[in-house]
Amino acid sequence: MPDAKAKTAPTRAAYHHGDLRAQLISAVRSLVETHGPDGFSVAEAARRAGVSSAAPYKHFKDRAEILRGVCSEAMDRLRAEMEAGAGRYPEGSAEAVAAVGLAYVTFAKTEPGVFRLVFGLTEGHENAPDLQSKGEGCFGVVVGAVAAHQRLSPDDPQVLYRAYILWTFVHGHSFLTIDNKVSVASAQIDDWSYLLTVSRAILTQPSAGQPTSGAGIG
Amino acid sequence: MPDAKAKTAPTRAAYHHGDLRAQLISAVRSLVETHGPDGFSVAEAARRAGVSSAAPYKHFKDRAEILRGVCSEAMDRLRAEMEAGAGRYPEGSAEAVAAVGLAYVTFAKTEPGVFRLVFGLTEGHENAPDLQSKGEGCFGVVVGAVAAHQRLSPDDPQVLYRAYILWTFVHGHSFLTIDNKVSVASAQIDDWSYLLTVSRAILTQPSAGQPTSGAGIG
DNA sequence: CACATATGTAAGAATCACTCACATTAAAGA
DNA sequence: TCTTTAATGTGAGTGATTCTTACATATGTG
Repeated sequence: MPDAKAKTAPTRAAYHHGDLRAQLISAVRSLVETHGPDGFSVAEAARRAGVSSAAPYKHFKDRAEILRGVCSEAMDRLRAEMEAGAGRYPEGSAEAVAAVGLAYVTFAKTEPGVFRLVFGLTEGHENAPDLQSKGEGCFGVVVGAVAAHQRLSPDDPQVLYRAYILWTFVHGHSFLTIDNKVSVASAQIDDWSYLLTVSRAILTQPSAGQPTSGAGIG
Repeated sequence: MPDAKAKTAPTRAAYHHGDLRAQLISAVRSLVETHGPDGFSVAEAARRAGVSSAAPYKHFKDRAEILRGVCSEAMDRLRAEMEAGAGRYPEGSAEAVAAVGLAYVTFAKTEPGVFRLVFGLTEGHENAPDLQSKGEGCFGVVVGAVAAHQRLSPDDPQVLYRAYILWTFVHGHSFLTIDNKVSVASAQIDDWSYLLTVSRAILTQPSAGQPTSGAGIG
């Protein structure tokens, strides 16, 4: 076996544990999912990765930095799924816009703990420019889909405004769904038809939501 | 001083500390506001109330139960402000509906930490029927305003559906606002005109959001 | 092969949630 | 009024947690 010491050997590497960083993030993700965003401990994550409780601090400065790592990884996945959703329908169609929203809601339903972590907590997110830019990237997917539908530039205020309304809407629906607040409305919502209906309404409303006297967009 | 031992003396009572329960909730509320929903400790709250670190456990079973107490108190205030908002405009007007939303958003902006606690965490909320019912009470305010506007019964599916859409919007907008995500949309949103515009759109849309073939409301 | 660097461990300090035995007070009955 | 009882608070202690420090071990480069 000439490649016994392959530098990038992914699994069961040497003694120095392959790459702990990724394994820790994975462990924390699973912990956040099962025990909630707050019910996770660095010690338990280390235990699951089979290392001492001091090892994580060689890769992360902080408990908060681990969380930020999980957020970052999750936002990458979220964006990928939003883009995949849009790509499943003709560019510029209302379906493409709704599909972006469906990806968002589906992510929230699939990984509610991580979703809450990403959008609920603000522990150490202030000083995290990469998270900020990844958030903007996700929003950019919405903007892109809306711009394609309206045949306008992504910088157009109308596009940004409608995209924001859509985002607001999808975000709120996601939260209320995973909090089981939907049942409160005694409504059984089918996500796809719901999102499609609302997307169409927002996209086609005459000069939808154009706020009075330019107060809306600065 | 004949009333030196007045039974209901609210302030600076005896040695048994007046009523610790309320004071603890207040201390926790302030801690949650300044240090975030997770950055609070029972010990610190006890310290602020001037009691030993074991005292809180005479009033609350759990750390989670303290949080639930804060949530409960906060939801009472939220509902009161939503009702006050609606009462500021003629019953049945779109302004009344928007005012309910504005109260919601204002609450989130005024007490972002508590807002996140109420709607973000799910630590021990499952087994909290009182919180559940208080949440339904808040939604009921929205439903009431919408029903008045539509001149329909609060049980009407159309009313519930529109109320849910409105709630979704306002909830999402609140979260994105306190997370500073609004700036991402390069939008400077004036809450009142935004809410009024969106409320009018949702309230007046022909058969707004009536989902295809009854899939929306069960 | 030496040596700098990355990565791990072990032990410990400080804090926290929570418990238990005990002290003090308020309220209710004899 | 005196005694009893339940409510409320304290002090000390347990086990777990985060994070630090000093030290051990592996990797790769000259």
